[in-house]
Amino acid sequence: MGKGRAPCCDKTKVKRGPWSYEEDLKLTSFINKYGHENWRSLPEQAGLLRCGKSCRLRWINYLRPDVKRGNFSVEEEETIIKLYQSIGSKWSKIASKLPGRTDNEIKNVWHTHLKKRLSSNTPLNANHGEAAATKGSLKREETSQESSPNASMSFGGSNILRKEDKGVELGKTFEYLQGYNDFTRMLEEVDERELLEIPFDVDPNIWSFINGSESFQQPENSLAPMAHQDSQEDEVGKWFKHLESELGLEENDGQQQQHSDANKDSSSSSLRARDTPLMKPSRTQITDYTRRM
DNA sequence: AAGCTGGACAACCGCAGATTC
DNA sequence: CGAATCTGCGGTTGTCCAGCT
Repeated sequence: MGKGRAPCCDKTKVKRGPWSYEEDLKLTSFINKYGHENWRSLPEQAGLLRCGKSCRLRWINYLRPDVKRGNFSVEEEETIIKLYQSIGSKWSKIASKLPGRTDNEIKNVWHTHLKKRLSSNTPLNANHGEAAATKGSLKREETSQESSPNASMSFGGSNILRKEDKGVELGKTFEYLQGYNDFTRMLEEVDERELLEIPFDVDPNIWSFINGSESFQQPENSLAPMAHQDSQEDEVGKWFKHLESELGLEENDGQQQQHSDANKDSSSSSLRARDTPLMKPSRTQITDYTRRM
């Protein structure tokens, strides 16, 4: 072969393209449990048919709990422009000055907004008016920031809930809860700038549990008093154990293995709840989680 | 209503530097 | 010390979607 380097992975054996809900869950729960000491071996250990680099990117850009999403503030944009003018396209350096922002996101914002604005000398504070006139962009950003349906159950606003996917990924997850139509209706209501609400109850700690208890603070207005935490941990544990079972992440459990096998023929059967005695997410929790995106 | 166009952004690719053996 | 491997970075591409014709 001469110069160059071996590919990081066998591209014929790894999945590419958009991440699915289940893949996000697998990656998130694996990293929360074991960390990410070795990206190369992580996919295999986590049961993901993905390249290590792809996992890393997905985690850093979308699944990390501290990723901030939504519109860039004027201050952030000013910072980007200043830094770009002083250090150039060192996106990771720029990102390090903007907590919660990723280099990829900053790079995208630069190429889609700031570069043009700079070249046309449009003032920064014209941004939002201008953006409002910009087709598509603001709408996406608004929903992303305020109540992104994308973010609702995707651990980070991924593209996994594009319209056509609602029928697949969300359908899988929610069909048992209220009926898929109810959920899509809720998603549509998001456009009316209402907070996304999920019409079922949840253990309030489940999201922080999934994402690592250190990563998420309790929501400020959480309806879940800390005093209930202990009594709820069993339920959280059940929920999480079931999740792992469905994803094939658990160490071993005969009964659950059987259950898992029963669903194995169709990956879309995972996370069904008709046989799942799980705590379900509450409106408040989903709303808070969504707001964080 | 259907097709086209351009913006936005997630994901991929390949290189370079750092680290390990 | 050099080769192999891993990680991070920046550039680029692919896909989706809203608005326009």
